Amino acid sequence: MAETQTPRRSRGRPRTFDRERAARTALALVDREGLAALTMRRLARELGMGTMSLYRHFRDKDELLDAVVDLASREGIDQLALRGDWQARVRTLARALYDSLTRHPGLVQVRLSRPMLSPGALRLTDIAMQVLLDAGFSPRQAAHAYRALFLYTFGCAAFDGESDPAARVRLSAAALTALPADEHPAIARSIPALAETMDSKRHFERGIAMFIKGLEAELPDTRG
Amino acid sequence: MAETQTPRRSRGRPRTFDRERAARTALALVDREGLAALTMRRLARELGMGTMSLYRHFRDKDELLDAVVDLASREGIDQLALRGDWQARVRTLARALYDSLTRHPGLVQVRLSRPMLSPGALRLTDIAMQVLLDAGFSPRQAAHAYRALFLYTFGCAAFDGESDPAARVRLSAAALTALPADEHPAIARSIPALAETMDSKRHFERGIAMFIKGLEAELPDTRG
DNA sequence: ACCTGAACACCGTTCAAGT
DNA sequence: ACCTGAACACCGTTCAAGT
Repeated sequence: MAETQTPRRSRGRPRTFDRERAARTALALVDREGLAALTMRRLARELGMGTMSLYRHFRDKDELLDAVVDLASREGIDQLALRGDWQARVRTLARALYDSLTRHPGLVQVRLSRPMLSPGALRLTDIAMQVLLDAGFSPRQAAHAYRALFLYTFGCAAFDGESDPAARVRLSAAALTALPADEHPAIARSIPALAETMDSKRHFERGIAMFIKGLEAELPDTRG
Repeated sequence: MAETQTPRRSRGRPRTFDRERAARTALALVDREGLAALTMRRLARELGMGTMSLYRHFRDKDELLDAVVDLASREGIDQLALRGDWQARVRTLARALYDSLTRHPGLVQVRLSRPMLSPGALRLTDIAMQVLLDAGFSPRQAAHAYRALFLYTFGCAAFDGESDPAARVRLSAAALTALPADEHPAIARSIPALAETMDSKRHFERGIAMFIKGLEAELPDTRG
């Protein structure tokens, strides 16, 4: 929306600037029309340059995706306001990660195929590790706890998708009801409950609560 | 490997047979050369038919992927031998799901974008729900527990990828060490522990143990 | 030096022509 | 009826030609 401001430093490498702009435009495109819409040709057109000009800033499409993922990973992390006991902080962190992942549904699968080693992702890692270490967990406990939280949250976000939760619950209930009951006796007894778990955000809240309960049990001495 | 046996019933719809063979060939192709190698053209060539002949069996590529996912979801579920207390059974189930997901690494991201409503996936759901209901959990508790286990396992499998775990641990340690320590103090104190969590299978075992501990706490009366 | 159009080797799928 | 090649509208990327 704002006019493109030319970078101040005319010498050195203005690369960062163009990469940033490209990544931002790409992210907006993915949000607007889905991951499939993000092609080198389309993005170049969006940026008002020839397709091949993109290759001056990114070695290939994969490197572009890296930049987009890193941009999305940084978002909303800096504004994180952590308060309360460690349980409340973990909850806030988990929600922030979940929100960050579902804010760009088209990007979840791309993020899933990349290790969490980009600068943006590591900001969150550091904050989470700080919370857990301060709570009294050992580095090993904290690392595994964070990893578990991270992976579970990704799983939730991945299946969250772009569809309306209520519609998904309804659809699941219908599919489960249509099942031959004698071949799936345990499902038959639990159809409403199973369908409810397809509302990812609600399930996520429950899962986080259970996760924190598990963490509390692992802490040697609960606060005095 | 075996000679293609012509289906017995010559009337009705032999469709199932050809779909099954196509799905099996497609799955083998994905295992051998990755998801990107699975194209309609390539698969048709592999099956010795014209590209367009595939469209007689599958409306489009998405329907083909559905069939492949369902095939992969059924695998190894029927041979599941569950014994011991519910904790042991949950552990066995979780490992079976993890193994089934990592047996076809190229397929994880496809599976992640689909609800777990295919017949193959629902077999596992029913078995898991049976175990949890028998353990004394309510349908709602069981449903959320299974969903959490399912999503966490997916997360683990997704980040597992195709690379050697040891290499991933080494690479992560290097990346974390290269970080400016003053900007990431909590990470700096935990580098070996964090790197270790990149060995997904080992982390998974720990995560499952913690998950079961959490479940035990939720059960109203422990046995006895 | 910097930028980029044409070209290459692919896609999924439509549509009309083969048998 | 059943099958499928040609064609269309796309891809990512190489390479050589523009300035």
